[in-house]
Amino acid sequence: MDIMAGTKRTHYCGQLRTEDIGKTVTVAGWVQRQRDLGALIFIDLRDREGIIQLAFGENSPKDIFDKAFTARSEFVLMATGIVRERSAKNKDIPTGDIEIEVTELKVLAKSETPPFEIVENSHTSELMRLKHRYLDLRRPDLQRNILMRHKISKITRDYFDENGFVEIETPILIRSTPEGARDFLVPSRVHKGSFYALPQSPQLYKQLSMVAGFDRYMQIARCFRDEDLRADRQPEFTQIDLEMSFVEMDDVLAMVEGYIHRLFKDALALDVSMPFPRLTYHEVMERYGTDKPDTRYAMELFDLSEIVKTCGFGVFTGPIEGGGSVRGITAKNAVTTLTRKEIDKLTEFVKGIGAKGLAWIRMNEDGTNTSSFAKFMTDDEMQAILAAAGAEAGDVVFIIGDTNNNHVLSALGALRASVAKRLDIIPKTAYNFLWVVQFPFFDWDEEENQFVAMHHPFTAPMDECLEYLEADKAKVRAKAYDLVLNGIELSSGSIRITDPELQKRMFALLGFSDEDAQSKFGYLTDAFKYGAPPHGGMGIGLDRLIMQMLGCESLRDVVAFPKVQNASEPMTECPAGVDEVQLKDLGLQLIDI
RNA sequence: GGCCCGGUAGUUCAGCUGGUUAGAACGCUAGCCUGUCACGCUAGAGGUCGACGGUUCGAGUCCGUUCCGGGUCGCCA
Repeated sequence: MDIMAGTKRTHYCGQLRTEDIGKTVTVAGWVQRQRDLGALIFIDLRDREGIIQLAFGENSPKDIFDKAFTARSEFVLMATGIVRERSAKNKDIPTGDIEIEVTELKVLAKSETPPFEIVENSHTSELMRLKHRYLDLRRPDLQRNILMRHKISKITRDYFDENGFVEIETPILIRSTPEGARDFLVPSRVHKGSFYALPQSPQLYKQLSMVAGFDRYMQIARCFRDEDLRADRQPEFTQIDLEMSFVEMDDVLAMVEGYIHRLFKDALALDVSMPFPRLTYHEVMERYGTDKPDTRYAMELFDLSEIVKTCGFGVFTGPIEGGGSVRGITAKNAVTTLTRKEIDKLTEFVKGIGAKGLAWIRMNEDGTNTSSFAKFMTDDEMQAILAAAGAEAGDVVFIIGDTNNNHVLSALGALRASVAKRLDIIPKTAYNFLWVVQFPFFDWDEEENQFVAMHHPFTAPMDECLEYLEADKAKVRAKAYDLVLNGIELSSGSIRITDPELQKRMFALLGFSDEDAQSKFGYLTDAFKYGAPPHGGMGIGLDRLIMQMLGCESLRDVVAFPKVQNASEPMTECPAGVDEVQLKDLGLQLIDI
């Protein structure tokens, strides 16, 4: 093995160009591939910027040539030589017109044969890749993702700095708040039997920063939730956390729109059109059946309740009499894709998410149609349904009814997304942002049998709802807003309650006793006694944002060292047990579970 | 916690209604090769078929249990 011994790298491999021809350069990197042609050897040397070809031939000193001969994949080399034009050019790579005629070669590290090839678009299983994440991260696509992530963070800090935001680091060891997701707990050695929690978000600290007078706060904050994983959910994730004083909702939205515009411009050279559409919660639920609609395609919901309420079909009239609704969606030009067999699958799918069943009409190309329920309908009723559905030859209409209107909407919303995927009608390159505003303040919790805060208990109700807070909880709307991108909830925020009296009322409505509220959130409500500026903010899911910007399928492609589905990390094999001494120090004892 | 899919060579996969010695490609090793760039040619090595148990004359294949991975529902204020 050689040592650097004072040799300095002069260029990144991937940055050399024809302008560098004739220069003596020193590069360093990993062997992508060695091609031995007998009297000629080529080595593709890779660093984070790309690949350069090293050439060894009849002019090479023998010891250099011999070293090149023994070089294998992923050896770490440092090569000095003269950049020259290639006699045979490679149009496929940016450095394809040049190569380095190597005059000095150091093998800085050898490598065992890697368990998988370091190439773009690896087909290797994710588990294998994650066990050797340091190799996986060498692959050009992940290098690009992580470098882009850095760039996005940089733009983010720049933008908010330019707009007067102060980055404040809030604590990672905090008090457990029993609201929302499960906390990760950290036992205290000094206070045996007591625990810190890892923050689910810096919510309370950022609000206290407003009380403290910093006026505008931001943080690229790590957050933790001990819940099950998904492709777009990790137990630790990063949030661009914001809070602004002396603002109303419009001010926060405008600031975030400006940020998104700047980010897409600087990182992707894309002009995102502003302002983003604003839809009320009620409207998106009625039109898309979800509070995070993907508006890159239409297929909007329609309401058939008026049309079918007097028909003779109990599956439709029953839900309406029970106070629910009958609604549908129309899948355009879907009749060939959505065969009876496919529709059966979709029926199972909606049943799996709580629908009683799925009624359908297939509009054949010849103008006839087949349907699961035509025999229960008069021709006039059928025509009225088709008219309401806007159905034409080639379309497939789906209808769901339920006594619970929310079940109808959410089932159709999920069906809409599933059908769009099957029909492959989602434009890949579009970025459809929209705001969802006027969320309900309260959400009925069927398990707890009581109203809970849909956002969180510090969210301010809309001014016009103050008069009936107690009288009609279901009607109360919040100064809360979500930013949705292509069907993904990117960001969520609100204007906060700063009036201690109002906060007291809200706690009472949420079923907290004074003592409860004081013990859980006393430090916040106490702070508000000493002059809290009106304030509001947002938390933007950085991982999901990057995932969207890079078109990745999984969060794991934009997180350097992610966890797998069972919340473990295959490389370090964490979580792991600890020894008795550590437990004893903490005053902990494990029990059989 | 539920449901669905998967686990065979270093890697990615094939392996039919159970039937001789479990295959391919890439990778790896060695030799040859003066312009390759997914170099080419020749030869070779490499497998407890995730694990355990069962059915059977016989199991990669069937059954049960379990472990691991992916997706999803619940969950995620």
